[in-house]
Amino acid sequence: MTVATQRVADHLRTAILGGIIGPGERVRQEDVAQQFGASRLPVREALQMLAAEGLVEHEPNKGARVPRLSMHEIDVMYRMREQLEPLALAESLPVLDAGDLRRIDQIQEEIERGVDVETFLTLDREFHLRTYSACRIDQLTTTVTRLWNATQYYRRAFMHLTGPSRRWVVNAEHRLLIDAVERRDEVDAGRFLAGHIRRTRIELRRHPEVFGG
Amino acid sequence: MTVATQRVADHLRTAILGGIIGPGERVRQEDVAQQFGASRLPVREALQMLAAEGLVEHEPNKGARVPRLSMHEIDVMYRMREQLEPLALAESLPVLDAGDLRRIDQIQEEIERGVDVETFLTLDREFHLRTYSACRIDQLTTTVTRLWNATQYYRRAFMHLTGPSRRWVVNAEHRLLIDAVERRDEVDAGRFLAGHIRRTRIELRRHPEVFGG
DNA sequence: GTCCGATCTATTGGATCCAATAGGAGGTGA
DNA sequence: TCACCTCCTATTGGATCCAATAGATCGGAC
Repeated sequence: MTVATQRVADHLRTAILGGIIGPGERVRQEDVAQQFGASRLPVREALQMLAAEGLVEHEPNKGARVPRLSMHEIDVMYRMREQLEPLALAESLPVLDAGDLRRIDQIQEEIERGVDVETFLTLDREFHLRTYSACRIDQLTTTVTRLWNATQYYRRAFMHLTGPSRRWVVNAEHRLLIDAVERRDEVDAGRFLAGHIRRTRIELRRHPEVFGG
Repeated sequence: MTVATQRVADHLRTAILGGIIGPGERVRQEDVAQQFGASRLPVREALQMLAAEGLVEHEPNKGARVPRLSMHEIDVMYRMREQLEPLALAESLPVLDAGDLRRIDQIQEEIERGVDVETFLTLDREFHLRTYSACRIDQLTTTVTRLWNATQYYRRAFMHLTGPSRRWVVNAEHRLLIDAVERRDEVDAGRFLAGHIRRTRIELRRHPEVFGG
């Protein structure tokens, strides 16, 4: 697999996260293969990887398609994040170095400058994942990343729908989180983080239209 | 992929969970392929699936091997279980039917009959996973199952080491859990469950020799 | 004697080809 | 006109073959 498979998987993942391939859409092996000038084999293996990540569903002899998720599924995934991300943060927090902290602060400054939805999504993701970056437990970081990926589409839809009116809440939460992180206070940090995720989950529940189509 | 890949993956998974292929051991594609009278292709795809589950590690051009996990990694995975399994139970609990409850009770009765280590491992696993069986959130059940699988080898080593002396604690915990489940009390059930997992984690930490070789 | 390099072999990665399955189009019967 | 059956095509699954990489072994030079 390795290099070719990885390239294809990265490309498809980016396309799905970017909303270029949306829920319900099918992914044909041949199309992707031609697009890469490669054979179908690495594409098949890449699709398997994505299936394992929950980014596509694979039905035998029918191919892969991006799954449509219900509000309840997203809700539970957010609750999983509430449970797991404080753990990842606690693992990471003691070993985050000065460069990480500086970068985290930079990202937040840029968010506060008032960016558009797509940029916000990218920065917000980088912000949080960066706080976990020193966590060396593979199963944990992998699971957390998968949860981010699988919910990305609906987070985008939600953001486009609600606009930046509540952005100040995010900023306040991020600032509290950063402060706790810099103090290496994992209890505080975990609490702010869980609250941050929970609030987002609750707000998402108020917009069932995100899951309508 | 489908049928052949699935068969190979199931077989390899069973072999790894059963301890037939242990940590550090390499898995050669050709060997497995011959063993199945199939080509290497489904084996490759099966190995990818297992890699996604964390049951093997895959290094480019070097092949797959079962990873050796440190005590700290196992400890964190147990903490992940403490966080996630109460969630899975809460999802499952309201919709568990009478047949499930009966089966859960049967399993516990058999455990109490005093079985050997291998049987205990199998029954204990079936016991817990059965309580989650009505949870329909794929990401959650998948993640929980993966955590069980990835830690199985060390659970076995621990059990063989300590013998059945503390089996009565497990039985008491299981009984309390069953009672809460039958009352559909998700708070109680979640608490007993988290405690059950936590106690096992703590006891595991007392036996670093499990991770020595 | 030891260290470095080259070749050789075992094993994996990727491409092409063939088989099998699913879904649809078209035709035929009632 | 509608239902059902058959055939056809598009697409995926699997096998075989070839290329590339890593590790080992052997040889040579210092």
